[in-house]
Amino acid sequence: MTTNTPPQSAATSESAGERYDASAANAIESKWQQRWEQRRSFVTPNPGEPGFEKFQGRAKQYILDMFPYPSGVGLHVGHPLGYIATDIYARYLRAKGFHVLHAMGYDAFGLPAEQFAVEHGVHPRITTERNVATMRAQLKRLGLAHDPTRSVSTTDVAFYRWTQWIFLQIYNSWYDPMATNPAGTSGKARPIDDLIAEFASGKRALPQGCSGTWQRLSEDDRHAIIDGYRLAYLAEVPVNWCPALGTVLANEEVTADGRSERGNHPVYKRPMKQWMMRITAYAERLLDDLEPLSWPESTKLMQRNWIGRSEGAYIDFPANGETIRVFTTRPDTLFGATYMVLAPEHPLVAKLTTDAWPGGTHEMWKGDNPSATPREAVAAYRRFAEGKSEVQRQADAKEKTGVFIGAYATNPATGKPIPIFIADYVLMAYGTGAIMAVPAQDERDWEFAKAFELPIVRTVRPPDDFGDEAFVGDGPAMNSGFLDGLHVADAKKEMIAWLEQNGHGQGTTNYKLRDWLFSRQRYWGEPFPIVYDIDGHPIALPESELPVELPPLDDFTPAASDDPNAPPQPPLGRAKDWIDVEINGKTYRRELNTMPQWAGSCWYYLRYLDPNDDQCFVDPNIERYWMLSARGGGACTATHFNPAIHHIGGVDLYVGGVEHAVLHLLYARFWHKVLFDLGHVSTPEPFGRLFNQGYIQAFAYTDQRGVYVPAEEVEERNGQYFYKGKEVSRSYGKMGKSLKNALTPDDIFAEYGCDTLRLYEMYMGPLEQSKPWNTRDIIGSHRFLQRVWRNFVDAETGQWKVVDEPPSDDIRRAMHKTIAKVDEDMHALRFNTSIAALIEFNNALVPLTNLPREVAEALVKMLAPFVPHLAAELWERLGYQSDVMYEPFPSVDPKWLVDDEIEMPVQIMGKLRATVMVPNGADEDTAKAAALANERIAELLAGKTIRKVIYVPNRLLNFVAN
RNA sequence: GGGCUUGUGGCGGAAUCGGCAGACGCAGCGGACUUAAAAUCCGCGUCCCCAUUGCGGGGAGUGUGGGUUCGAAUCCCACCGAGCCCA
Repeated sequence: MTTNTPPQSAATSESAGERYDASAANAIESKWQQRWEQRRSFVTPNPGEPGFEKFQGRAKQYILDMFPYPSGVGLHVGHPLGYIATDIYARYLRAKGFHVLHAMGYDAFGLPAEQFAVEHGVHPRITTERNVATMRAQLKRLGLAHDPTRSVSTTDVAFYRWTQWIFLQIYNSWYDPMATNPAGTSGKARPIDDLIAEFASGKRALPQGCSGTWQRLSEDDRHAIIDGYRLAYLAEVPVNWCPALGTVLANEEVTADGRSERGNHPVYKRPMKQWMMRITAYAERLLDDLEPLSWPESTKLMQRNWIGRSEGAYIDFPANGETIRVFTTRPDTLFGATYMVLAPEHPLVAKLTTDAWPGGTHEMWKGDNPSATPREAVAAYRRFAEGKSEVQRQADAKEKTGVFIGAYATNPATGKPIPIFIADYVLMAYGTGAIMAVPAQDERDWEFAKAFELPIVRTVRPPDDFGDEAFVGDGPAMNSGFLDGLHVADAKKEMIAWLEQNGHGQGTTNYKLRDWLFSRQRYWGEPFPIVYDIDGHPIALPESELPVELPPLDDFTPAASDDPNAPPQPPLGRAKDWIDVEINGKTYRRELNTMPQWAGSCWYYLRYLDPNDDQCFVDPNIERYWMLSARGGGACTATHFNPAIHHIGGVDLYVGGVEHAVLHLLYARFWHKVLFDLGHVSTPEPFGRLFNQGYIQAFAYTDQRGVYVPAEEVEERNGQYFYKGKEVSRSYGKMGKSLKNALTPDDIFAEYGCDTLRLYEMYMGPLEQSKPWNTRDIIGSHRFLQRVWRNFVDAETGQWKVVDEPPSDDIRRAMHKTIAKVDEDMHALRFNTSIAALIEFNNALVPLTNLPREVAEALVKMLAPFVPHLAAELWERLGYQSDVMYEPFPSVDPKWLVDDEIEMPVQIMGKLRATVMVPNGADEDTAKAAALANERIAELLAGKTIRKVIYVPNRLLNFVAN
């Protein structure tokens, strides 16, 4: 027997001797982290770069985490859950022979740094860079194998220069629904110059309402027409304007009672000129391309719901010389439309409202003050509706409010006059901002009709026992002239044909998706590469003017006001020297808004590929190398996307929280598709496979007032909880600052080391599930690593236990089964069960006095993705200079996966009665014979007739007998 | 209100295709080692009933109630609870 002498390594000879405890773990971890840095172990060469030869011919894998915001308070143990998972997976893929890209950057623009700047006068760049440095150090301490040369930050001028460049690409494009995009489907972004050329040459007709030729149009008109096509455009849109904060707010930043979430200031719906992104042009493709993506179905569903495609029709209702156009998904119910409702902001309200109530107007239609004229009643109602946020209007929809505007429209199907109301349950932003109300077939219309005593005409026959309410189901049409007897689907088709023939409307597809509001009145964001000429036309800066850098400021506060009508004054308005810019002798004024935080996260994954390129946002060859992949796997050298052979999405695995299921993913997909259409990227989708990790949750405690108290300082006594001697109540939620239940990784490092933390977080349960943190449980993961260590190093003597001897058949069989299990679970990111298999295997090695080298090496290689530091140390002690990270993962020999004998459960009438040993793969007769030879089975079957025998080879035998 | 997800020991979870429920870990209990403790190792570990000197045996059991099946944690229906999204 030969016992290998492990090489003594200087860094660990004293610290990591016989026991794997906290100080040994920390010594090993810092040794290897330093060494990885010196060796540049995580640097991932691009094709053509030095070091790439090693990866030539390997298939690529691009593993990505969602872009974190570098918070000032640092990480808690919940944050790195996903990062540990991707690190393990990326390390595993390297061992499986892939060239793997895994990097981490920072989504560093945003409100907290700006707020800090406002309050303390520190420039946001200083706070941001400090926070980024802190977070980098914390992540490095976890041993994450990110390529450090690819770490970008959205706030780097060299980064946002290209964010601005992409904005220009979008601004200078329009969507041609008839053109074919590079994936071969219809609809494509094209350069705006193409459109101008088509108008100029007469190839394309000018939009409706324009007379004459392009050449005869005024400069203003040409601008207006072209801007109406651009994918980024300025529009007057109703926004959540908060004068006290001096900024517009996103819907989710407004509380249910119409105040700002931060500061509780009043928020007003106000039309303001804002930059918009025409994401609606891509609605159809964003919907269709979801199908082939390997994403959780629930996430796809959320995106589908958000896009909200509905088939229906536009119907035109004549009213006093005007035409009210409505969108409806139920054109078949037109005969039942007994009144109309416009959104209070609808542009026709002012024109149609009459001066006096028509004779016989119902008193309750006139609003709160019966002596008011229709105009006064309408004005009063509009004020009432303006005071509510969109969220609130929808939440209040149970209680139907509204007012008659004194005018009637004509139902084109019945020819009858129907009254026109305004009501806040109709939203300007959905459809056309007007509806035809069919109370018999719509619940909200039913309630409104009941409240205002409006007529209800059933046009779909409900079942006989149906009650007194709206019927939204299918049934034969009634009271509907030419539709009578048809069921809903057919009636819709019939009605659309009738509308189109008679010029009353047309079939159409509507989307709930709105264009994307892209302006923010803030300082700490990307400036727009836009200036305004003397006439106020927006002009895109040429690429040579990029980057447009943020000017220095002393005061970062947006101009606040108590007056809801005060014009917005973004902080950039204070940069007097910066605002005006002279180009070719003409003076222009800069755009003062900045881009939203979404902008950088829409394309950061492309910059990781080629982070230092100053000629290009990403080099096309590099982009293709990392993003394009063949469906069956394997290296891919194609130069163009081909839907028949390539994956639709570029990133091979994208891991992040479900909170980004809609907006971030939708915005990023949209930008990616524009870049794809314009030929800048090679795949139609950015993220081929998506995985939503769950949250780490933790107990939180509130005192009598309901205020959260620091969870760390709460003591438990007899099932009750106390904070500073007073009883507190326990609740449960996502770990974080607001619940005061966060726990920093540093504490865990000190007590156990980061390998233990990594292992514990992965062992807690399935990655996609939220699960509770339990500090008490970590010890189990630590003990496992200690047992591993003791299997290599004798705890008593410090003797190295690895020997050059083959393992027993049983151990070898256990080893191959473990490899197979770990390998299989890795692909699906089921790390909890891989770890359980490793623990079991390691436990099986405990009784051995010596560890056969074959087993030792396989175990280290399997552990390496999970606990890279410990594995690296053991690998070195096994006598290797190489990096275990790049060693091939152990392979399974199928011959060791099969047992000679199987313990076969025997059931009688489906109840387990005994187990018998049978040869592997035994046929039914053999198994039956073995079972009948069992004393107990024979006894139980005595006197019964065996009616049937169910035999599943190697699984079970069941006698149906009575 | 609608949609999606989910419910398994004291706790986290496993059972991946309808085939031995509770792998693995935590906590707990018992034992070995020790002067003692820690650490370690070995064993026990859902509930009820029968038997008990010891070995053992039976029944129920995966939120609740039903169904399909030789067989259900797994599939179907209804209900209850939790979480998320939309309203």
